[in-house]
Amino acid sequence: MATLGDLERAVMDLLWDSPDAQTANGLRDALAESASADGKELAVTTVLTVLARLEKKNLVSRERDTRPHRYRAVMTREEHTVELMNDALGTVMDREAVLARFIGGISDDEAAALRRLLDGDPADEQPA
Amino acid sequence: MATLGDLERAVMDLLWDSPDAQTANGLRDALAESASADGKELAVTTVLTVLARLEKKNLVSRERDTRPHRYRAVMTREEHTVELMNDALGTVMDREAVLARFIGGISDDEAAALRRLLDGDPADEQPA
DNA sequence: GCCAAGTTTCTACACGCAGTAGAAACCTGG
DNA sequence: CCAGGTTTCTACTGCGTGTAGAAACTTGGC
Repeated sequence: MATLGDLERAVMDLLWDSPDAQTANGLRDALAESASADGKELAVTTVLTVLARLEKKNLVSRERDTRPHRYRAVMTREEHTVELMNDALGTVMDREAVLARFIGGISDDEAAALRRLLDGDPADEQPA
Repeated sequence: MATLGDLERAVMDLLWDSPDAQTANGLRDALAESASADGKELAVTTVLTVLARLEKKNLVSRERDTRPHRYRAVMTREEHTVELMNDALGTVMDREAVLARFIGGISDDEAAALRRLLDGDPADEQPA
């Protein structure tokens, strides 16, 4: 229930980077200008298809009452990433063993940030 | 470069749970007895095919000099899980924001373990 | 009220990956 | 040197994704 295709991923990246909801046409234009797509314009139906699939995967929601429907990401990129990490963790019984290795591979800065976060620094508190 | 199919996953689980290398026939028998497979015996060629695919994905290695080739997991389950977590993290620029949300979702016990690990408790040290 | 133009849905095809396995090629002990 | 186990080759099915045309649907303007 995780992996995204290249186009699905590109669309999610656009939605994650934009604060407000987007139309299929707007996304198609943005995709055309985005890197690694040298001006290649996709058909808008293509974008609509992947949006429908992303909606089915509960990654995007759409406003059906406005005439060009508008799409937005259901979660933030960070929330989604955390979900992927927890999916990976969910497959293993000894979670702490994994965490041990995981923190062994992060940078000193990140380790410091983690310490702050674990000690409940209110400056890092995230809204639910 | 990540997702495993159901059978691939089942084979990896067997290899991860076994300290020594396994043959295709041994794995086929183990798969037949494993839960969720009510006695259904797979053809050994099927097992060999997925082993070849897992080898190509660098998840298993095989000893080619023994006559029934023997297969073993390249990484531990924990190492593999960490790799998946890092793959997820690799797609995002604000890693710390993800970590912040991530630690917000773990249990108190795990948070305590993390604190110990971050403080370099030698009892938790893992070999490279 | 009706239609053209934009919008959305349906349907479809190609392609790559995973499950599955038969046929063929390949060893090696007896 | 060959039968039996082992491995490789080849292949098919089904599913997810990229891609888009055809058809159905809406609605602002006449």
